[in-house]
Amino acid sequence: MVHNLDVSLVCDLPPFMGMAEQEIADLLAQARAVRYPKGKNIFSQGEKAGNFFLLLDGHIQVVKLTQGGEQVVPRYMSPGELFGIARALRLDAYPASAVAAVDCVVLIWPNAIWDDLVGRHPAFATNTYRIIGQRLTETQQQLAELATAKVEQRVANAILKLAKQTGRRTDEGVLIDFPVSRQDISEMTGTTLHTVSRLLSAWEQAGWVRSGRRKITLVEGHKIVLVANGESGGAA
Amino acid sequence: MVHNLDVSLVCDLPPFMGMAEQEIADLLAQARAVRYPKGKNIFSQGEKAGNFFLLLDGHIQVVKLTQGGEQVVPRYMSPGELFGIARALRLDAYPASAVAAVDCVVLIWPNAIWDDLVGRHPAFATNTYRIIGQRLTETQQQLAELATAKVEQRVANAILKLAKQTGRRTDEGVLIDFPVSRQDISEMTGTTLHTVSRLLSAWEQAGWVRSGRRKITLVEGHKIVLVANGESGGAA
DNA sequence: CGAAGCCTTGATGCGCCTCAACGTACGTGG
DNA sequence: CCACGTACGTTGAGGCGCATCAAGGCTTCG
Repeated sequence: MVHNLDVSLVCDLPPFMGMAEQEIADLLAQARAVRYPKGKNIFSQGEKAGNFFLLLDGHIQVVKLTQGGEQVVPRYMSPGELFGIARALRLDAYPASAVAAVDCVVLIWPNAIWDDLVGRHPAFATNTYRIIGQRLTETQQQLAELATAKVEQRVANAILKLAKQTGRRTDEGVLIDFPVSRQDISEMTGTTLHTVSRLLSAWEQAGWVRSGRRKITLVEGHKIVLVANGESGGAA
Repeated sequence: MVHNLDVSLVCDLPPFMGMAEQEIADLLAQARAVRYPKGKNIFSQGEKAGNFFLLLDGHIQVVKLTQGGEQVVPRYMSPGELFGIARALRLDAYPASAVAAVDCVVLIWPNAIWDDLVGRHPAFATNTYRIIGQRLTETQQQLAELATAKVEQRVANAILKLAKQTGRRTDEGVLIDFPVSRQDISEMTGTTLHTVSRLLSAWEQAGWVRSGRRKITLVEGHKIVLVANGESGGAA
């Protein structure tokens, strides 16, 4: 192997909890580490699923295309998460695309080793299915929210989710740690970039957020929580 | 065992494809068959997941409650489908409720046997994860649709889905084979029963459907497909 | 320095929710 | 079997939330 990946890189990540060091080392020996520049497609919806992935560093945008040709962003992923695990669900093709939101480092394994992997390591299998369960539950949650909540609430929720997932404390507040455009938010929430822009402007007026070009900082998170719960008339 | 469940009941169902007759017989020996009257909750969202289920006869409505207290119906289930398989995803509680849409007959197994079951029968494990993969993909699809399509299209799609899933040919057209109210459709599509009523009235005027109290028949399915694809200005 | 990408803000309109009232089928108990 | 209550369906009127259309400013990058 050309590379030398150390066990310490991944041994504390949720997918590998409960696995012995040697097992993890063996697994790493079969991985390829690849860097994807910002904006690059890691894999595309409909493409034959040949590999599965672990995000080591960076942030990934999951993109789903509708038959109408419009984009939806069901989620973002953070370091330590497995993705592209179509094989676990016996899917032949990836059901969505994965795009590098920033420069990313990714471990890649061929699907050929998957069945053997889960067969040999019950802990890994358990962890994987727990992850899938969480994602399914979360997706259903989002479906319900999209069906019942107003745009305001959905946008507030999306921002809160991003902040919780990747927020970094700064002196101004909690900063979402990778570039997010108004359009990105609109694709997460089923609205338009115009509406998102107006909402953020209003919240900025009210002093609840600070935002700029592809950058959002929560100043008063609790206010945004109120909006998300529909307990606020918005920033009048 | 008090009951006598024959292998022929289930051996051709997707979840059991590839399993030996004896294996299926052993599995059935551990099952309890229960009848649920129309409207009865089989299990409830948030309830500790203690069992998993197979629908033998009838139709089941999956209901998800939002924090706002509103209902959403992500899907209906038909005979032959496994449900309540939270254990497969390591979920402690059911993520949604299951309600009998009509009188139902259901097989019930305790979750205690799950791990042993999938460990011992790779074919069953594979089938199960394939099912989950399909549901996850379908849920994401619905999310994308809800985020981008107009109410018209979503309602048309919901009806088409039900018809495809449970449609029965009659002399008038394809009848959805269990009672569905306007409200049910609205909870599947994130709209109001009023809007659904108006749409169905319009389509009935146009001769594309026939509908009545909790009953919908597709007369000209291809017209509804056009609406679903947004290629129709509606029934003017 | 130009071009492209991102953000903002106004004006306009309509899709769909909301509120309201009534009609009709079902089933339950007398 | 009929009378009543309840659940379901229909249809109208009104208005608001948000998409849409339009124009312009600012930042980043080649």
